[in-house]
Amino acid sequence: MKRQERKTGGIDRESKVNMEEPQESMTERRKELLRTIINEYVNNYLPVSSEMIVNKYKLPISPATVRNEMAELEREGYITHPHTSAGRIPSDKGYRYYVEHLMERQGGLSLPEQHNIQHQFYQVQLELNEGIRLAAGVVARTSQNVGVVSSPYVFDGRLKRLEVIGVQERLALVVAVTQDGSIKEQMLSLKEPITQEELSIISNRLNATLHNQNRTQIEKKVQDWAEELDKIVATRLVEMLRSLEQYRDVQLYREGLANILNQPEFNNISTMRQVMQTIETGTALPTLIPEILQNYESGVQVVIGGENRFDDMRLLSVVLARYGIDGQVIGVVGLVGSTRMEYNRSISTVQYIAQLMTNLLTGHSGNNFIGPT
Amino acid sequence: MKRQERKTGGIDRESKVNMEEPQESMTERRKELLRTIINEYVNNYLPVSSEMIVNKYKLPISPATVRNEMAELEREGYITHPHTSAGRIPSDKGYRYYVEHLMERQGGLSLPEQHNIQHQFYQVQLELNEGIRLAAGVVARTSQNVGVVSSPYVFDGRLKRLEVIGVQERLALVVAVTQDGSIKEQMLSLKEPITQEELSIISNRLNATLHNQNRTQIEKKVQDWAEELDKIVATRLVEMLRSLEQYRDVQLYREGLANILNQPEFNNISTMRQVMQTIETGTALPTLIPEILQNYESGVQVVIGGENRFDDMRLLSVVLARYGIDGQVIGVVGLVGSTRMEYNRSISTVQYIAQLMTNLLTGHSGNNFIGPT
DNA sequence: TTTTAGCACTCATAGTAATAGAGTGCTAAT
DNA sequence: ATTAGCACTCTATTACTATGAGTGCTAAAA
Repeated sequence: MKRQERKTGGIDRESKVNMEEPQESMTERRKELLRTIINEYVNNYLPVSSEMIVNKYKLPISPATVRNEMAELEREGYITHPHTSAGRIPSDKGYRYYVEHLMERQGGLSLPEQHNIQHQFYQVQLELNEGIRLAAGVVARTSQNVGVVSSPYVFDGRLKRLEVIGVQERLALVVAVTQDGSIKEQMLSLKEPITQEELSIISNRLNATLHNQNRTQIEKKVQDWAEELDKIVATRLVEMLRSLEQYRDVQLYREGLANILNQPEFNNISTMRQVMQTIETGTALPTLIPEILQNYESGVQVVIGGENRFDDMRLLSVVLARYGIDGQVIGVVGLVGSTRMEYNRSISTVQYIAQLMTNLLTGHSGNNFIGPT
Repeated sequence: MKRQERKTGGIDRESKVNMEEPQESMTERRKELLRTIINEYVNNYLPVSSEMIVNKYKLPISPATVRNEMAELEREGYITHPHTSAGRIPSDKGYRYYVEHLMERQGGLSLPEQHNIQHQFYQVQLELNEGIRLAAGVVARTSQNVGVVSSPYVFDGRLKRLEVIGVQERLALVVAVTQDGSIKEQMLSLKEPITQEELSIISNRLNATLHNQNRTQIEKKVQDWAEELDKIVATRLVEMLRSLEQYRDVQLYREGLANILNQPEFNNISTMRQVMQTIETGTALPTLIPEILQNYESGVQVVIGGENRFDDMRLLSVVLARYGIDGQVIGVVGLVGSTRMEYNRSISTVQYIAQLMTNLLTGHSGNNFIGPT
């Protein structure tokens, strides 16, 4: 009897979730709750329990209600359980939602902090490489995480030469060389068979039009041809040109590795080792940086827990931003920390420092960030 | 009864130690034993017990004898006990003795390893700063410790101006400025009172003779004057000139921080943290590097467990060597690892790489380690 | 329909105790 | 001088037992 009633209730609740609010099951109350859980957890690193949260935040609902809501949030994947009788902790999805919808966007850095950062930059006349290291150090100290800065990449992406070589009947190899000497090869599979002569003609035509043009210009022209050229070929070409810009090895400076070990979630030997290894020699960062470099529109980027792409980053989040001037000299500055970081603060910090570095590079200030060669 | 006999025996032994072999209590057998203990411990990180060592190394003596010898070595401070019923482990003094008297001096690096290292250097055309980082990385990978390299310091130590200013009756301030702009002040207390006029005369005379001379030349001249000048003043002057060369901040590159965490002796959270902190931001390395730079004669230097000077280095040893050409451009390359390291190998590695870097800097090879500015 | 009190259940954590065994130091014999 | 023998010390391991925090579910209240 009771059993039945319960089951019905359960189904009711579920059906409601699935049917009445299929895409937006996040009630205002749940959002608020999730935000509170994350704030709590970020500050205290303790699974957040229903009763505690009610008392501490004087919530106008009972622990039982909170438990129900929590159960719902868990079903949706925003929070989890370490074990049955423990409070809730945010999942990566929870953090993601927080960063995108819940977080107070501004006010990460106080004015004194901003001045402090500025001081660290302006104090010294710097040669470029030292400036980079300094920046990483500033990020590290300000955020108490690992500071990461890529050396600025002076890119001359104007096309020098493009060659299309037939490999098989419907397979061509495209080789592109840019003014700064980067080389990129890419295979292209074609819809229809094509002879080397035809390819040469295409090649010549492309060269004639695209020579000495930069990626943006080329992309525009290629778009215009899209129909004529065959859509796939066009996108692959653009892809290749883009990847050219990430081709160069970017040097990566890391500072404050020790900071991250102070986080209690790494209070365990193998985790510590794994984390250090990942940050120092892992592939995640070297993969992410070029992606950021390519991302021309966006501001600060956040990758939470490796976002399913990097296994060894499961416990780490990365906050990155570009600095420098698009098309001339750009680099990436950011930080690596625990997924349980103060995203608000991290983002503000990175944003601020990126802006500062950009100013320094463009000479907005009196400081010559890049000293005499 | 027994008690008395025992006591007498104890006194006998002690008196023997103190009287018969006051300075050289190290018998050949004890040396051999210490060497074995260290080798064992370095390899297995297990306190070395008497019985095990006898069995494993087929020693022609009994465990009891080994225990007696061990007790003696412990009394002398070369080894210790973690606790009563544990085997012996080397002390810092033990390692020191090992490094200085017991270690097989050569043969740390196999030929393939040497070639491997060379490869890593010669493969790439490098800009200076990248070369430095690379070197640190090579050390780190080869030694599985933390690689450390200071940026080479281009030093123009020729004296530009020397000023002697009277402060009190018998106290003078000496200010030296070198061609590269370094400034050094030093107080000098004088045997006899002296007036500012006299000081000015001395000052002028010194300038006339020492202007545009480098430290070595100056040192020689100052030596010649030693009697005339008053010995203390002379040595202080030389000291000051020396310290000028360490005045500049040297940039320090560290690579392979994660390596060191793989050592089992750091299998403990707070130790790990402390070690990382020490290496990343501690003062020990920045203090040691300039000292090495000044040390004109010596080859590889080993600092074991901070050698009582650096508290936070108690668990760490440093192996450093200079690279570059004296008086022109010099830097330091080396590694940081557990006190329980393979000193033999570490020393050989550092030595080899330092030599290689020197060759690259002096252009002995085709590689331009310093690329176009 | 939503909220809440009540309660059984789960599980991590801390503390206690007992045991095994590795290795020493000392004594007495060789 | 060396060694066998042995008492003694101390660590590490295991097993066991609370303890209590926090949940999920049920049934009652709003």
